Amino acid sequence: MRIQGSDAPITAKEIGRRLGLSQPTVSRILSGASGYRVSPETRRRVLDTAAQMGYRPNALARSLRQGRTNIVGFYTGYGYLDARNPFLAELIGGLQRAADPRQLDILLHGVYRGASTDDIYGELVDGRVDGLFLHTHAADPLAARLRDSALPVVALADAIPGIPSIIADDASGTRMLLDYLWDKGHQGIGYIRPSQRFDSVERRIETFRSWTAERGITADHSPVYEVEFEFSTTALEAMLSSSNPPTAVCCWNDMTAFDLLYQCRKRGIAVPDDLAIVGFDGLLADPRLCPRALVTVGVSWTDIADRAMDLLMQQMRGSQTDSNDVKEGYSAADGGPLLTRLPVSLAAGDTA
Amino acid sequence: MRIQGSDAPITAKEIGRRLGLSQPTVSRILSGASGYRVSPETRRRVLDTAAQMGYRPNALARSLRQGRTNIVGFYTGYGYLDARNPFLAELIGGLQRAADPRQLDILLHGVYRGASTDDIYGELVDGRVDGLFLHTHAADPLAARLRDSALPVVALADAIPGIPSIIADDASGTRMLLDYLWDKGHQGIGYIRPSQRFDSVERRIETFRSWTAERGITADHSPVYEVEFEFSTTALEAMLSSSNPPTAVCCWNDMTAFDLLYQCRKRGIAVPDDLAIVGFDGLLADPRLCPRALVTVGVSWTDIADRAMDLLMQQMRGSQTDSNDVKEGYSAADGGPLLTRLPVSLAAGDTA
DNA sequence: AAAATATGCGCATACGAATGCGCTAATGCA
DNA sequence: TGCATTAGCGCATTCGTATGCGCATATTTT
Repeated sequence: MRIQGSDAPITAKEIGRRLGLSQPTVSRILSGASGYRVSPETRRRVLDTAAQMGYRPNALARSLRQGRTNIVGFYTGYGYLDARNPFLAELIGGLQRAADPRQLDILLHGVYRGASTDDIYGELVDGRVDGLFLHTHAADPLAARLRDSALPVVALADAIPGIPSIIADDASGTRMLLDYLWDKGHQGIGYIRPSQRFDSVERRIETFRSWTAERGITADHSPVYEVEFEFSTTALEAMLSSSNPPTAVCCWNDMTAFDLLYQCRKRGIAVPDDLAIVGFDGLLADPRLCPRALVTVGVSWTDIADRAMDLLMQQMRGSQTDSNDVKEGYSAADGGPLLTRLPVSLAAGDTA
Repeated sequence: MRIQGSDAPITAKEIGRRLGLSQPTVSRILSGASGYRVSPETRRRVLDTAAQMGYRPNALARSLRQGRTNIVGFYTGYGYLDARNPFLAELIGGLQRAADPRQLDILLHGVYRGASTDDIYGELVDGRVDGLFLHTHAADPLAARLRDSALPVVALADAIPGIPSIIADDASGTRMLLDYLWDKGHQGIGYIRPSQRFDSVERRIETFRSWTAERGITADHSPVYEVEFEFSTTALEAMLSSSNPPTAVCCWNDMTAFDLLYQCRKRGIAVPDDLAIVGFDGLLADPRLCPRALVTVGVSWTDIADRAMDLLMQQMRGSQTDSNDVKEGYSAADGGPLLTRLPVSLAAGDTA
């Protein structure tokens, strides 16, 4: 940021010094302030000099003054996940796509391993971002902190009470999958859930129980297996050692389903002939990426990101004028829903 | 950032005002400035008040003053790519993992569609990031601009002359793949390349030609097909309409190979029996993600990101003390190489 | 008791851009 | 000639934190 023959950084002040003008005058010309009168001659000189010196306004100074950075943050409470996880890749990628036309950049906050909730909170609200996309579970203490903060926040993928949230329609999605299996003739259908109590999981399980109850399927024919996050092994072993295993299994998400597909492959269990498997999320749905015997439901990630970005920008605009009662003003005045359930659609792998 | 019963933002100045202290004193106590003497009583009052008011130092102000943001940027010149692309997902995810222990956050710069090189350049060097990871091709005019800037830059995946670059070892990787096919008995091996002149592609093609020449394979038995970026259709059609098609084909990258695998699946071409396919990059190598008949070589993305982060931090430290001649000082004094070729290893899909 | 140290803070300023207000000189109008 | 207007620009301050320097008061030394 320095030019040849001079040690001075290229600032508006420096340009002014060279031209015998004040920094404010230079700033007004370069920032294109409206309603500001300046002689064409001066304007030209400033613009020329700025171009020649390669002047770039310092974004930090500008943001500090204007209280706006044009950056939105993304934080995930699942510290072990990054963009290499297909789910997070969809989330982040969708946000990238949505951010671009809105002239926003995205700050990927670190997971700050070992940091306290307090410290993490501090990193999130320290002024670097105008708003935040939050990907965590409702029980995360951080969520409560953020809900009470003035920072505009939108929760993604898992709903957080009090924070505008965008999630997939768990109930209808689960029903679509179960109906699909039912139509294929399956009578015994298992469900694989994680040990964690995620909101979305609870809703899916609940739907699973209602659905089986409606059809008079006994608990014996609709076992629920609890696994560690995205690993299916214990569930598969339980099924194999059962005297009356289900012919189909519904995984709470695609990553678990992928793991189950892999385990089946290794053990020579044909999918879907020996065991039908359905997932949830619509990951790796691009048929070019891989052949799969997986049926899943998914939202349009582009839609999710777009809606989330809109929601966040509404809040950001709100907090521009009035930094208090943002949430109230937002949900009352604009009638913005705190919980948006996006419709899902069925997607089948090309060997399913 | 405001507290109940008061309109004042929570700043060091405000804390000082309440306690009858000056802002600098508060700042020194809260930032833990070393070698600063203050009475235990005052220190306690400041810390208590700060905690009670929920004080968070403003990162913009701090960065403006210190000339450091602890943020590194990522920019891709391939505007149509985002984290949903498996290649970019690996890149970004790897950087996330590498950034965390170094206490850095990552700014995903937008692709700024329709913006001029000049404008994009401005967004990158406006002070928001301490350093930049650049993912683009050598001919990108932006690369030249950045090379001449004072901003620490590390190029990823494609080498850029004059900028420290970290890439996979194209030559040895290509040889590994070709040797693999050779060992399988293939005599006619095709190569699919994109129409773009990427550095990495040129090196791979060059290796392909040397390798075939060494074995006396005629051009007839080692055809090169040119396709649009990551689409393989035209290549496959050319092969099918050939009177003497190769029995194996080497794709310049995995995404193209995935597309080719898909096309083969659709047309009932068995892989690898009818046609053997190898790729490059080692994408989706997690066997759980999908069954594939693909052999590929790949680098450890964790290693790439780690090395890249180290290289960038060296430059960042350099530009702290001396913002001129950073590149020279860096490569001469530290002996840091401008081009790092990371070794690759073979990875086969579980149906290959 | 005078001088030499500590101790504990405040003052002033920097970082770089943005912005309300005010000042000067030129022009317009009567 | 006299006053009002307007064009064209500078002054001062703001945003919030960091930091070199210096100034009082308190404590120890001679």
